[in-house]
Amino acid sequence: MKYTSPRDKAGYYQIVWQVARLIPSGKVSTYGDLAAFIPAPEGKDYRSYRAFGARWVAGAIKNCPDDVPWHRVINSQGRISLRGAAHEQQRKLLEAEGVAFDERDRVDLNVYRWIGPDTGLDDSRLGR
DNA sequence: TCCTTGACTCAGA
DNA sequence: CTCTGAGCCAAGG
Repeated sequence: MKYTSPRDKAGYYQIVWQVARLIPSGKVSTYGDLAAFIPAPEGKDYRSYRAFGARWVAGAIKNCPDDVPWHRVINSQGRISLRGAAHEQQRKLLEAEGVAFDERDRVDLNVYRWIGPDTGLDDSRLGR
């Protein structure tokens, strides 16, 4: 996967989809985490990238192809960022894969969070 | 061109 | 735990 320009929306989207497709059933990931897998554009520090990346990822997921498991991508709080019917649908899809929600509609990221392909993510890389 | 909005996130109260 | 404000980028009116 090659990511050349920060403005290359189409290319960025494809990378996001590609990474999203790697999320195994029964696991979840966050917009920020997916963004962390993708190299920061030149001229932007990590902090800026982390902030804008999450939104780009959200936009990419929103317009993803049918073969992308969009329901496995939630926000950093372990919650579903949707409202109405779509919220219920996403929750059902996750529960069908064995992902449990607590009484506050949240997923325990310490248990279900996907840590990526080999090198993966760790707290230092996420800047936490 | 300016302004608003968004499937975001973090730090602080 | 919830609510705010600030920070970022892009798209659309």
